[in-house]
Order: sequence, then C-alpha cells, then structure tokens
Amino acid sequence: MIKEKILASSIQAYRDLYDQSVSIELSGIQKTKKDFEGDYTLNVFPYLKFSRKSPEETASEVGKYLLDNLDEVQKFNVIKGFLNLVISDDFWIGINEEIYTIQDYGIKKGDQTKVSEVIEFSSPNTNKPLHLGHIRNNLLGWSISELLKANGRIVKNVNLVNDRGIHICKTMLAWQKWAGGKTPKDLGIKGDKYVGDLYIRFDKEYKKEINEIKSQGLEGDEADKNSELMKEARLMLSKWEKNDPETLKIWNTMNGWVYEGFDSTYKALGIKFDKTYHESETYLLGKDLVLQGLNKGVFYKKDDGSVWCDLSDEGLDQKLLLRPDGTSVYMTQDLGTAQLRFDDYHPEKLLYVVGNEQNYHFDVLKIILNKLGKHWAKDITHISYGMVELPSGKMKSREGTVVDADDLMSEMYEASKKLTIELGKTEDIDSAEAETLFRQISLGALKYFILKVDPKKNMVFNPEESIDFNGNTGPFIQYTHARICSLLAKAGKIPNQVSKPGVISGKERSIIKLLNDFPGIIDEAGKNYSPALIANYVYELAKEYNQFYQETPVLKAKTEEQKQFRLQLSANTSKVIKSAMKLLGIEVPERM
RNA sequence: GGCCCCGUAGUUCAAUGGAUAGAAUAGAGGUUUCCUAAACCUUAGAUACAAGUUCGAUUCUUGUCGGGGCUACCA
Repeated sequence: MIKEKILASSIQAYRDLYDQSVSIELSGIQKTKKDFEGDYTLNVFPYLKFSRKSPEETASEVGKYLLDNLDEVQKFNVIKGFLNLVISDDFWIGINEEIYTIQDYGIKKGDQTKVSEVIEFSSPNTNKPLHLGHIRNNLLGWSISELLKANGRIVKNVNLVNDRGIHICKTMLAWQKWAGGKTPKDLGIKGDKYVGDLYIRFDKEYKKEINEIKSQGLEGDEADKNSELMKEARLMLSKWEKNDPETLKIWNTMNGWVYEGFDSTYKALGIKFDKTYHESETYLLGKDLVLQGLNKGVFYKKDDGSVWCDLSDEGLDQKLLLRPDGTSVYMTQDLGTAQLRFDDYHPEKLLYVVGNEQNYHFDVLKIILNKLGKHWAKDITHISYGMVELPSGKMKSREGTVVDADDLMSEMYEASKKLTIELGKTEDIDSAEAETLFRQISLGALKYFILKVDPKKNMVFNPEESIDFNGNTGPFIQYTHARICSLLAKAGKIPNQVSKPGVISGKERSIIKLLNDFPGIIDEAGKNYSPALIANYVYELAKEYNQFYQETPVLKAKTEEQKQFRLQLSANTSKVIKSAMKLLGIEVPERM
C-alpha cells in the first residue's frame, strides 16, 4: 500500500514539477539496499529526459515534493540518481499494530462460488514407487494449490494415475511367472515396492532373453518381435482391453497393492487430493475424441490403420494418436483426461504440474484440443518444473540410483531424531510430542530444501549433504517460530492497543517492513506459481528476527512501551512465519 | 541434424535492466552469570568466454564453449 502511494505520488510529482505525464511502466520502486539510509528507493534515470536536469537535481526535487506531499515520508537522501526515502517511525509502528489485529493477515478472500483452478500433480505410474522426482512434483503441486487458495481462489487438487498399458502388463506377467502367488503381506513389504520389484524383474528376464535372441543373429526390432515375454505381455494387454475377467482380477489386485503403498507415502508427505483420475477410465474417452476428430477431418489415417495429427502448420511434426492395432498412446489418454476433467469442474484454468521434459507434449496437447474445437484449450497451463538431479547426474531406475521417497523420508526422520536428542531438546517432553517433533523437523527440512529453489530450474539433491538442519533450512525457520512461542508464553496476554514507544530500532523497522511485504509476496508467488518466493521471504524474515532477538531484550526491555511493542512485533512475526510455512505445506512446532 | 532450457563463491541456492552481485554451507576466528547456541558476530571467496543494445547488463540480442531435455507408435 505504502509503495503504491509513493509511486502514485512520484508520478504526480513529475506532472507538477515538469509538466510531463510519465507512464507508470517506467516507474520502479524498490526497497532500499541495506548499505544506504532509507526504506524505499525511487530511480530517476528514466525521467531525466522529462526533467532535463541532472540525476541529482531531479531526485532532489522529486524528493522534496514527496516530503511535502506525503505524511509518511520523513526525510530523503539522494545518491547519484537514486532517491532514498525514509518513512517515519510512527507509520511503521502503526503498521505493526494493524497487522496484530488482523486474523488471517495476508490471506485473501475471493469468489467462493466457482471452481477457479483444477491442478493436477503427482501423476504416478503403478509400476514404480514414488521417488525424489515425485516428491518435488507433489510438494510443488500442493504448495501452489495452497498459494492459489491464499489468493482467494477455489482450487481442486487432482491426481492422475497411469494404471494401464504395456508396462503394467509386464509386472502382472512377472507376478504370474516368478512370484509364486506371494502377496506383499506374505513378504511384509509395501505393495508399491513389491510391484516395482516385479517390474525390474521383468526387465531383467527380458534383457536376458533379448541377448540370447541377438546371439542368434537378430537385431533391434526383430529381436523384440521374437521375444516370448513381450509376446505374452502384448497378449495380456489385448486381453485386458477385452475385459478378460482373469486378467482384470490380477490387474485389480496388484493395483490395489500399489494404491495402498501410495496412500501411505502421500500420508507421510502430508498430501491429499480432491479426486483421483485413472487412465483406465479416460483412455476410451480419448479414443472417442480421436475418432470424432477423424470424422471431422482434423486427423488422418495411414494405410496401416494408425491415426495421426498433422502439426506442420504449427511448425511441428506428425503426432501419432492411435496405433495400427487401435490401442491408445499417452496423448490419446491425456485428451480424454482433459475432457473429463473439464466436464467435471468447468474451471477457469486447468493446471498441470509436470516436469519440463514434457513441454513438447503439452504444446501438442493444447494444439490438438484446439483443433478439436475445445474453447477451453487455451485455459490449460503447464506448470513446468525442472528435474531433480543427483551429484552423479540424472536418477536412473535401471542403474538403481533412484532415491526412494519413503526411504528418504525415513532417513531424514532418523537424522532429525538423532540431532534433536543430542541437543537435549527431548528432555522436557513426552514421547508422543517428541515423535511429532522429529516428523515435523524432518519434513520441514526436506520440503523447504526442495521448495526454496525456483521451480523452473533444475536442482541438485545430494542425499549426503542435503539433510541439514542449520542455516538456510526449514528447521531454522521452525526454530525461530518456537523461540517466539516460548517468549509469548512467558509474556502472557498482550493488549491490542499498546502504548507506543515513539522510536524504533533499525532491526525492528526492517522486520515490520518485511511483515508489511507479506500480502504482496503471496500475490506475486501465486501469479508466478512459485513457492520459492514464499520460502525465500520467510527465511529472510526469520533471519532478521533472529538478529533482533540476539541484540534486543524483549521481556526485559527498559520500558513497558518497548516491551509491549516488541511482544507485538514478535507475535506478528510468528504469525506470518506460521502462515507462510503453511503455504509451503510445512508445520511449525511451538517448542523445539 | 532440428527445437527448447540452463552455465553466479569449493558446494547448494538468491538477485521486476539499477547502487559496492546477496545468503547458506564447507574453511578461518569469536559470542552463553542475560527471553531456546538448530542461534548470533567477524573473515575470505563467484556472474563460462567474446562482441552488441543501454546513462546503466548476472538479467536483453548475437556468436563461441560447456551441461541437460525433447524430437512420429514410453509415460
């Protein structure tokens, strides 16, 4: 608010001083850098051609104007073309008091009658347990959803499970052949892990077979065609598509194991969905859409019976939509899924949190839906995020370098437990609270580590070093919150109206400034689908508070005014930390 | 080959075209009769390279080098 006010007044200044109407686009207002005196800084360089004066002169004249016209501006200084404005202590004290009285500070209320966004994330395959890549996806999806809600939107979280296709048949076949009828319960392992192992087993046996065939002189596709295992898998797929009861029974049973495993991982991560779609339920609809398109002449059929979309008008290639045998591919299914989802919710926007390796897929998806005459194709937004890499490079399931989601969470749990006990933090609490604490801290560390990085960028995760609880980490922020809670508990009740201290310190001022930024940060993070902005903000706030805490007595402040003011400031800080962390899907403990 | 993304301290991350490029961690040194030392303070260290646009470029353009992704029947 204050920023907008300064900006508007500066525009007016150019108007009044130089008789020039300047566009708001040129105007920039930024927080003053730490090394200079001031709260906000205006840059006059873009306006020199209007003022026809030197940068220093222009800045001084505008500064004088603002000083005369805005009560909040107490003084200013000019360095080169930078106009640094100092806002009065009274103003900041007022802001602090105001924030204290607002319950859901920074959270907007919007139109609550219409679904504005449907956001898809997670999107697992039923033949692989969730891994580190899924974790980034899930955390981003969840947090972006929370961000949009905080901006007053109605958001539905949906999952899309890839539960059909040749790869699923491979695991079913592996189970039939080599599992001896064993269930996950028999073996005491999670269902998703069990099925994942079967998939790997199939791959091994298949490679063995292929090598034998190749040693007889066949190559590439020929070898694949002669593989008995692949033949059986394809046969199974076609049986599945024909609703063969025996095949469906195995399919249902094995998928059931996987879902049980997924549920437990989601629960551990704190992720929930409003609805889960399955490709087995959407691929037929996708086929229908493709056939409709074929009838309309939007698509074409090749001699072998396969159906294609010509994208050369858009500068792209041909895209396969149905195989010669009529079975569907990923794109076919996704067309169906999109249609179903639109029919279910009629949202303003359809969001997809999917890795950037699929940028091309989503470009094509939108174009094809458009060709089919779906007016809502333009409302599809692919929230494309970067890959998680290990120090050794990309994770590869075949090389066994995939970091399993459950394993990672339990390693972090053990690490946080060990450290917490070492630090003697568990001495005064019972075991239930201790366990909650270990969980909160370990998840706080993991989630913050991943979310603080700009979603668009690839990131490196080093399992050895990334499990950290000091510095720019989730636990650091959680700790700051716990410290404040402890302080507030000792202080007792704080009145809403406190007597004002008159003068505030630099640290106090910069904390209030940060608190004042919170609503704007929520807005920006929502617009950019970027939880990283929240993460970096809340870290900055916690760091600033810790410095304040170190150098400033609160309960033992010299005057009662100071004490009450600082308590309010502390309460506001903990409120914003808690709220910001919730947007990241991170809980904050009251003691740690 | 074609298209797209990315190169910032040893490492992991920041920086609407603006001031002396910020943090954290690892390194070196320090802080506890005082509200939680998972904290705080001090110190050293980086824009891959070369041109261009601009009053001003880590940011925009082009080229070189390096890394990653996609590219007609995996999802």
